[in-house]
Amino acid sequence: MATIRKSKGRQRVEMTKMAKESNLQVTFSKRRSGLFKKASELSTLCGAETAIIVFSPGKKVYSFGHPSVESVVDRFLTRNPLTNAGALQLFEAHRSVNIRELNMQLTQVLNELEAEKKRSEVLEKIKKGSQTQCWWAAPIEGLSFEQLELLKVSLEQLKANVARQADNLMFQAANPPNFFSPNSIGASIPHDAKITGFDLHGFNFGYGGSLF
Amino acid sequence: MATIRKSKGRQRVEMTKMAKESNLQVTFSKRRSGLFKKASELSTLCGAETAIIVFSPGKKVYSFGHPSVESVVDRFLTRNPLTNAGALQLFEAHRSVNIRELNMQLTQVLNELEAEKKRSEVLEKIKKGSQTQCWWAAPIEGLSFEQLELLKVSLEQLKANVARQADNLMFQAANPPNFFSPNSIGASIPHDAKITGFDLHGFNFGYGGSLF
DNA sequence: GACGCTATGATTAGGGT
DNA sequence: CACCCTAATCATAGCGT
Repeated sequence: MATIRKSKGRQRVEMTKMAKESNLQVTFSKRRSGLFKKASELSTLCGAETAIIVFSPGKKVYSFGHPSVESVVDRFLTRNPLTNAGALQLFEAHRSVNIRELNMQLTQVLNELEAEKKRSEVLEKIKKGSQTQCWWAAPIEGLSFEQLELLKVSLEQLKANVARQADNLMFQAANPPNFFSPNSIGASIPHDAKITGFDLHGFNFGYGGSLF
Repeated sequence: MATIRKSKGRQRVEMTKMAKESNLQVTFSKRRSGLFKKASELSTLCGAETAIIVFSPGKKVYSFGHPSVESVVDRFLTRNPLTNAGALQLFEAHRSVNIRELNMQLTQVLNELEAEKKRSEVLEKIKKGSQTQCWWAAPIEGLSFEQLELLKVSLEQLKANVARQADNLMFQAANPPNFFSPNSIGASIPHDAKITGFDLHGFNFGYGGSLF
């Protein structure tokens, strides 16, 4: 009876290369996502330009970049943003604009959500004022649910369209029309890798000094 | 006695660019450290090769790399043959990951929206009390839906607008277009990084100048 | 492998020194 | 800028589905 522990919750993990390949795979995936998310947040919160490249123990490469991996890396390698990598940069710039568009749409939806929440709060006050019956007694539940379903379907279509749009734009980018200014998020996943394991705790790198 | 609140503890923060410059600096520093630590853990736990480059709003650059930023970046660039076929592959990679990101965000928003909708629904019924089916009195749902519908239509137009060019590009894809110059970063990379840093147990932390 | 779940460890915002 | 402290929020290990 008492043996059915649903979950032991998060367990402490040794800071050494994981033994079980299965766990390693899952952990890699999860932590990579977390890392990218953190990077994304750093970029948005602080307006920083960030690029991350990760070679998985397997063979794949994953990357994150804001506004794009290439632009940040290029800037890192050489302070001259417009050299032979010009074509790629232009491509990235163009792509970024389109993705920015998508992000704007997303922001719009987010605003929608927020407005919805505010309205909910208003309704909540009304609720406290009247305090009538509960939701279980609602006869119009089916109708409202249909509404909800409709909305859901609509949004799913939206999502699909976003995907297709981005897809098309990828190809469109290959046919250089005109370009705009960049600003967004990018990522990729090409080739193979091989690595070694190392250990590092309490890193103390030399940033923060007034060297310049 | 109870007058001295030691700390309000961690507060939730809006995911938009921070307003206060002072807070932004502190947050940037803290989160950058956290990001690098996460990266080092990912490398250690999963034996992955990782590189991170971050440009602060003040244009200063910070970097992390295992085994080194340069090696990882170098591999990233060389492993991304910018040939015609390679370019297409790049497009595909970028597309899939970007769309994945967008889908993740959209899904999250969708879930929130849906939850909020249900909540509104319940509250509305309570508000109505004995009122019969009258979702016309719900400006919340209607308005939101219309706006979202508008959003969808907008994207569909965008998609259609691009579809034509997509067809053309499909044709070009079948017939090697050669939109990147052969002398580009395909074979050799302008590898002249001016940022150097520590190398600690295989992890490399780079930094650049004073903050901001 | 993607997704969901839960308990719990890890991170960090805000403030102080 | 560094570190310390506290109280929250966030991330995620381990399991199911």
